[in-house]
Amino acid sequence: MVRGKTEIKRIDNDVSRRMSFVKRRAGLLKKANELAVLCDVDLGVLVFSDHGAGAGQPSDYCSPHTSWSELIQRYETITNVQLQDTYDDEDEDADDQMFMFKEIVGLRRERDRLQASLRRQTGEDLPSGATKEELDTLDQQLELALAKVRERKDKLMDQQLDESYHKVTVIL
Amino acid sequence: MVRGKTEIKRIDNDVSRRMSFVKRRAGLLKKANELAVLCDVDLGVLVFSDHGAGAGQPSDYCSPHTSWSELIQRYETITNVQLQDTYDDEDEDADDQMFMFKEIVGLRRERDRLQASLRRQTGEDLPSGATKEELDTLDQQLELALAKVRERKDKLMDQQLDESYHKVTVIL
DNA sequence: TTTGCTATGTATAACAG
DNA sequence: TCTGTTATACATAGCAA
Repeated sequence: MVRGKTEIKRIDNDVSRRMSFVKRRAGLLKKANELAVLCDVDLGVLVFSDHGAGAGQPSDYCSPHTSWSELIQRYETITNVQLQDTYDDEDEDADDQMFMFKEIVGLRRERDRLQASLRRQTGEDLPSGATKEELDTLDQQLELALAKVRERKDKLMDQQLDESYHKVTVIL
Repeated sequence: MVRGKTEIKRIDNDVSRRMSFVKRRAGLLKKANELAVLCDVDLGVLVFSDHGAGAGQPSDYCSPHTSWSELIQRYETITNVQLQDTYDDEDEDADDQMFMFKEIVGLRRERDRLQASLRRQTGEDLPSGATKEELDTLDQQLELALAKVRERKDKLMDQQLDESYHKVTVIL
């Protein structure tokens, strides 16, 4: 933050504001991940790119071992505040049913989307029209995942070696 | 962050972990506010203090001019694609409601399971108690996926080379 | 436990290509 | 618009009281 303290007010310049947005959003999501992992807590971050009824995809982070739906449910339970809008018209029953119906439709779609992602991620079902860029991205993701798995395996082996070593010293 | 780089893994010491949690949570919420104000965007942060079904009140931040319910609604609207299916407004009885309710519960569970699989598959969230066998299986799956992606890339390259070749022959 | 300090690592505003 | 660099502000781990 060069040149004096950063005053916390809307950045007027469009270019600067967008640049700041991209950088700070990345920073926020990174911090969120660090907090979740270091302190072993559940949390979620949800960021929309433009504050109108915007077009852009939101970014979000959800800590390991949980999910947005779970976070929201817990929040509701604890605060006793209803976060998800329920329809509040004259005919409550019909509106409840409408809500549930939409929920089911949405959930089925999301399930399908997730299943497709999973199939793609396991190479079972690569999109036939995939471009080189898409394949490269997937390749990188898989390499990264593989590196993480192997790092974990190495740690596990080291741990076991260490245990064996201790056993040996005890025996000796 | 005195004494060497901070490795991003669970802090084992209880006292240190709680201290870090309080400090980092404050930092995260502050950053969230700065991002919302400086860049004029909508966002929310939700943090639970302990990751069990815990007792602690959650902390949250929600950007000015919006609310959690609005954020969640927008997120669902955008993420779930369109909810264009028609809703049958006939009288539905309690059995139907029960059915729908069970369907929702089941679908949410499945979604969570799929999200977890996906995170595991991308190495984002390897189960902490994973055995060597599990890790080996995952390793093999990833290798397989990588091989398929690369095979596809090779085909794509060959195809493009082939096209170039034909162009050349036509020109000649 | 909570508060405050400080050395050091990190995030990022401004700029350049 | 995106990417990389750098100087500076900011966040925070480890202590101490």
